[in-house]
Amino acid sequence: MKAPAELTAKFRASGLKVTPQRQLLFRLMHENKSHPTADSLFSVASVHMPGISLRTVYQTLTDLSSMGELRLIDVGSGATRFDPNIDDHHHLVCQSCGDVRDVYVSGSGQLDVNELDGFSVDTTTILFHGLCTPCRATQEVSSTVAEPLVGISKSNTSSKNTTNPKERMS
Amino acid sequence: MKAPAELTAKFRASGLKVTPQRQLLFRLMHENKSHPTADSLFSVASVHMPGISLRTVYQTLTDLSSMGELRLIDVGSGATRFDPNIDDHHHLVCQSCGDVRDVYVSGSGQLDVNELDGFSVDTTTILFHGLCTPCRATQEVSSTVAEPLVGISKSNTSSKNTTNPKERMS
DNA sequence: TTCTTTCTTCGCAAGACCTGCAGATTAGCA
DNA sequence: TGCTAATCTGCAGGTCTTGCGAAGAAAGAA
Repeated sequence: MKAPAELTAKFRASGLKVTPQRQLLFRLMHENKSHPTADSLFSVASVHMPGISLRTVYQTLTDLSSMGELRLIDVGSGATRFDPNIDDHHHLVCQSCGDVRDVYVSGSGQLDVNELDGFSVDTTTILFHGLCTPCRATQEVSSTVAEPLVGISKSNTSSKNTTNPKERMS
Repeated sequence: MKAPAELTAKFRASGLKVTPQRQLLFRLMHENKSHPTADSLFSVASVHMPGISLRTVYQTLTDLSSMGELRLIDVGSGATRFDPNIDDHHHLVCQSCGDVRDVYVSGSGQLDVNELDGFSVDTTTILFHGLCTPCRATQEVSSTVAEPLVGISKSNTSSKNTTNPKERMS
């Protein structure tokens, strides 16, 4: 996404007003690599501007995405994440900590798809689910303690929520 | 997913009971190509068995997915969809009607990913967003009526909900 | 600078989706 | 048949997101 100054100009040019709340959010999102949710961005914004509303955060993020300055990503963790990187890229999702990282994939536009018959593809989204380096290290340690393999258990619902949703921002 | 009779045996072998509700859901999901949500499956199930609970539908679908008989798919439309096809495949998602179709992609396992450094990939999910044939035909007709290109409008939030969520089952 | 118009913000309510819980019910084994 | 553990149902509650309206503020005009 563009720099705050450029976004200010773009908003004004579009007939939108530039408020202190929006300027703060422009700054917090610009070059943010953490793929925050609206709520985690709200937490950070609240530190800088106590009293800012979650509603305003949603509104501004939505505006930015309609302007093409932000990409909405849904990694299946429940809440939508917002990505200021609008390049053609995809995501790595850690199944343990929920962390999301950008990744560039060569040739994703020329994937060999069978039976498209008639369907016209506009965008392709690729999610790589796995384990990030820190979580893999943790799992290797705990696996030496040999957790028993359980069968089907009623309470073992594969929840959408990750064990340890990392919601910190840079 | 397996046929109802096989699922019955598998459930019993796992210490789970086979109730009429479950048998109905086994039948409705077996070879179901529509990627239903819990709620749409519940609607159909209610016709066959009035009084069945949405809670039971969720429970059974969750059980089936923990047994590996069903795949949970999240196409970003809000509700989780359930797919009895557990082959290695991906999905086409119509941005207009919300329809989801299975698609087989060659070589998706060997995508050329840069900067993986340390991240270990477990599963890859590919979503192709675009327009299905019927919706494309509709759009081509309506585009001759020349809808004006609007700028950024406040109410033009890119909602997760599709215009016409098709929730019918076969 | 002041005025005026229009857009924004905020707070709350509500909607969609999903899960936890508890009492009543039932499958399935002995 | 009788028993026990699993299941079903209904509801309450949690999370995420959006709609709405009153109060407030940005930005151009006078």
